[in-house]
Amino acid sequence: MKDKRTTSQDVANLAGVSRTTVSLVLNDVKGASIPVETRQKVYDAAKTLGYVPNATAQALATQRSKAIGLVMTRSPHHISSDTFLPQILGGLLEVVKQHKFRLLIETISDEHQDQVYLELARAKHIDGMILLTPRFGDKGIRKLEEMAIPTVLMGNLSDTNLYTVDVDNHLAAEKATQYLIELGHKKIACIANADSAYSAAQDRVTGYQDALLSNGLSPNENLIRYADFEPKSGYKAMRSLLESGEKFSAVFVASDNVAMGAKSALRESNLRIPDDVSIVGFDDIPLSQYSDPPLTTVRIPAHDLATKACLLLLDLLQGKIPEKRELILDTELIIRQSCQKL
Amino acid sequence: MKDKRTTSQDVANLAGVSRTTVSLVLNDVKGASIPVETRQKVYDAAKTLGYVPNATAQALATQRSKAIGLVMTRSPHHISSDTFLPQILGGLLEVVKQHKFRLLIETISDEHQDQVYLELARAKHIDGMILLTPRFGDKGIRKLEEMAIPTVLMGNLSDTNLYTVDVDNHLAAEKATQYLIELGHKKIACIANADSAYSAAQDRVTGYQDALLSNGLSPNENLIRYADFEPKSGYKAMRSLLESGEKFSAVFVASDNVAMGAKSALRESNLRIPDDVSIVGFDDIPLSQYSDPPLTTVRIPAHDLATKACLLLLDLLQGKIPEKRELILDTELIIRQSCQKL
DNA sequence: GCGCGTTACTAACGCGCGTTACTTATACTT
DNA sequence: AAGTATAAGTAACGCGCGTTAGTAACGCGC
Repeated sequence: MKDKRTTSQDVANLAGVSRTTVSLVLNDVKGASIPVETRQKVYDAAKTLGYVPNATAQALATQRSKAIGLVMTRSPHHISSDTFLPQILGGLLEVVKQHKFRLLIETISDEHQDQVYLELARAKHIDGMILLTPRFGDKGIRKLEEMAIPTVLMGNLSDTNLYTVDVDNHLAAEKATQYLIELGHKKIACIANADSAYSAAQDRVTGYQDALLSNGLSPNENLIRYADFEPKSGYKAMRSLLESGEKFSAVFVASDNVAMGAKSALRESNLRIPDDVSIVGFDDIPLSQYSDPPLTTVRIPAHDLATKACLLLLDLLQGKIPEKRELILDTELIIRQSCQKL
Repeated sequence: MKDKRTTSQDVANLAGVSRTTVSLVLNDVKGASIPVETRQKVYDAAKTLGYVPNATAQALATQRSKAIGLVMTRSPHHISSDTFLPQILGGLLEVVKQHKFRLLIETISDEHQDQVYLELARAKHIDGMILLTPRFGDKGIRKLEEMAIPTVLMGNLSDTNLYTVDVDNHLAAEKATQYLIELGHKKIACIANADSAYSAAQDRVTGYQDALLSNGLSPNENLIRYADFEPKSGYKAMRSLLESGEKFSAVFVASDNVAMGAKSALRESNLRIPDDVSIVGFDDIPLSQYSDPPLTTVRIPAHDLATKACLLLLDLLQGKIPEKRELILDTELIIRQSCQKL
């Protein structure tokens, strides 16, 4: 079995029909009237030859590649420590596979943003894309809107008319903070998951602030820090908080991954969780419930988010127009053991 | 700017040359003699039109898609909790991007294995593939060898002649266990990262056993459990160990992710780490150093593994034949605070 | 017998590009 | 002056497939 690629022509020859017939049969084209016997001949021939249609040629002919791209505006380095990504990937793969699509992963570095989005779109090796963690500044996104390429955003962006699947970050952060307030905490710090160019990060911080305000507590700018997705940055942020001298009895960390680093810094200072400091996380990554103490956190339905985004994109590709531009999934505060009444 | 896809013909028209010339210029074909002025005209035309070559057409013409596939023999569900994957992905993306390749993610369910490998190969939307965590039983791999499709294995498989990038799992497990023994532990349990159909899992268990043997300790079958990548399974395995009544003062867990679950079970039983039970993990996932206590573990150079595998594959695609079939990277025992002298 | 619809099929074009083989114009030898 | 080499460029084919337009055969009614 050498790499003599068997083409549809080979199948046609063996079956004693034309290539057209082979195509019609194998693709089960509707309007075609082909008797069962002929169909069977084609099926048999295809089977004995082990025929697999060449995806590239198909893509060229049909003008659709049956592939979607997961596009991340993050450096490969940041991807390495993203504990949230596998869940997204798992969800996407599930749907993609079911629909016999393929999944491409792309990262976009800051530099050539607008350029790259366009190339992705034009080169057309993907039919549509899912954009992860977009940022406010992204110029390329504007151009994406102008182009006709179907795109679904995972993560919100206020000034866009692209389709969006997300959670209500503001509300979720508010609920988490509210929970701490109800436990009696008044001095509550906040560590954002990323700098405020990321829309989700900013929403979570304002949610935290609004919860304070609506409870008659005044937000203290000195109790806010910004991390960058990684545990290490959480560690640093917490160190900074501790060294600042500002007092706090609880902290809202807008990412479990970051929270792990923060917890580590607390332990290093011999502060006990939740006895000395209560902590609420965000994301509910798989390890959160197994950390010590099990982390109280806001669960993001990562899997659902991914599958919904994917299904939405697939709909768009089929020309279906969803009634709503935004799909907001519910979050849930998972109460474990990292918080305590004051 | 409607979706009038600009083709190389458009560029040719605007530049006042033939399509051939455009192709020759843009691809910088060597043997072609084209004066600078003409070249410039082509560049200019391409720029003003915002020309991006159609990747599909290119692929069809050149018979190479400039894409490689990361193929995993795991269910989407298992992928969701794979804390190791992002590191791999980060490494792959780095190289792939540098070489202007694309990365496709594919999963293969148990059922149709042999079939799917072939389809991947034949359909030719990828030029080559990287196979993650292969298993002994995989029939499809045999067929892959027969086909000419370039493949690199991440993770060993004894009876194959495919190219391989891996760590010495046996040796690494041996070192980890040896460390526990040197601390004075004699009753050492083991939780494998996965069932023994996974080659790496089996290697680690035998490494553990051999370390015991070479130190005059006799392995106790009752102290071995098998997990399935996930923290939950680690939790269960540890519970099972604890409930078995067998005594042990240390445990070698062949996956940090699984170890997190195991630690959780220990805490639940009010056993302290490392005071009551010492624990050594495997992988050194990003969160390990931030867990409580920071986990002593075997570092796998995930990033290097990924980049090396990718570079190797790219070499193969260019027809280069590496001198060695196996590339074994070094592991390192990272000593943190989860172990204690007995 | 003629017209008409249906069934069963195929030739041929186009998708957008890379590439080979061929043409023409120019320069350089002998 | 004739012959040859090189420069500059192009027409045309092929990659493997989907698909349209068209053909041939075959009934069926009147």
